[in-house]
Amino acid sequence: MDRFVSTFQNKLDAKGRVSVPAPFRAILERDSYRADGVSGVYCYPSLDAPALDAGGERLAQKIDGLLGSLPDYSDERDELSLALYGDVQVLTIDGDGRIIIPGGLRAHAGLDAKVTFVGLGDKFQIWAPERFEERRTRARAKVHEHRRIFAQRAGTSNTGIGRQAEDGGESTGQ
Amino acid sequence: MDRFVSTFQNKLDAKGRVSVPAPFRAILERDSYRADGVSGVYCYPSLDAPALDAGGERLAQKIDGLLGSLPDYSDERDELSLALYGDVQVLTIDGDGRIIIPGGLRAHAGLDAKVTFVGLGDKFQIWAPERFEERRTRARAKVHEHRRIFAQRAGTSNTGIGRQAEDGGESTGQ
DNA sequence: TGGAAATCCATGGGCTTCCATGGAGGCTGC
DNA sequence: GCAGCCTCCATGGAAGCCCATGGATTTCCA
Repeated sequence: MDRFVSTFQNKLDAKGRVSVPAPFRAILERDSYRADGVSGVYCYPSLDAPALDAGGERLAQKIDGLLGSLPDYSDERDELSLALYGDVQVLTIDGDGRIIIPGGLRAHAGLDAKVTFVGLGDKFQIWAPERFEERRTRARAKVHEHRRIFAQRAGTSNTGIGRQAEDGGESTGQ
Repeated sequence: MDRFVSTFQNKLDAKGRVSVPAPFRAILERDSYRADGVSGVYCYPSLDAPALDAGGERLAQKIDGLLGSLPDYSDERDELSLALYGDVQVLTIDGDGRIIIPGGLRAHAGLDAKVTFVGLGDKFQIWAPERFEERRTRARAKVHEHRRIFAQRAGTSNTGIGRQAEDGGESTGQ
């Protein structure tokens, strides 16, 4: 299973375009239900962060799954779909691998000249670089805290999870 | 599977015409049983909201299925079919991608100069913008409320919905 | 092993197409 | 003959498409 990993920083140009990092693009192409090669990105405001959540078909199916647990045409389902699907935008990736981030989404994430793409496995997020750094710092502290728990559960095995990853690998950025 | 997603706001002109958002139109065209390219929109008053429900063939079939599941000649079925079929209109999309919303439906939704189209996956709704904003706010609150439940149903998966996204974790990089 | 060539990728800019919107007729039925 | 409806046309702005560039990395060959 393909995973979105690593972080990248790209520029948002005057027209609101950004290059989707090539590795992410490759995953999205494979994860599109369309045969025509034109792949789309499902993108919506994160519920609890000043960032955007994004992903391919797999992500959309997860939303379907959540709503699918509610009866068809119930009031409740309509209401939740309205919030979940209503805020989603399908961004098309152009021939050069770029997407246009619409104003509303840009505002939610506070995006300016540069944006940070962060892989989260099933999906990825789009952040304003400063805000991301701040959040990342916090997340690392949390990871540190959880290490002990992981270590206990994992017994002697060493997955490298629960440690500060030294690799740094990938992540080029630029 | 095609989904109606995202929201759009278009103008209702003096003749009662509105452009159906292009992405919705594309789905409807694919979802039409007619070969002639002229696609229709099934449209009826929402049962629980001052809005209109709309969709293509797939939606019509779902309604049939829903009614079919109720016992023949039951009060419930009679009432429901009356409520649903009674007010259904098949709106034709003209050459420029517009529909005309008949007076009755317009009244139900309180439509004026502008209308909001919101995708709900299987179908979409048509709202008066002010009412829509109000409902959307409520719906978002409800999503937050439901996150814990979603998290359970969705298992370990991470859509960002249903968890406190403290993630950002891993993803190494620099 | 070093250097040259080829490739990939992010970025910028110009141009064309699409889309929402407004308005002008023409057909039809009352 | 008039009102409502449908078709056709015009337009401005936004979105999408194509091409060019330059830097960085990888490949390949001597």
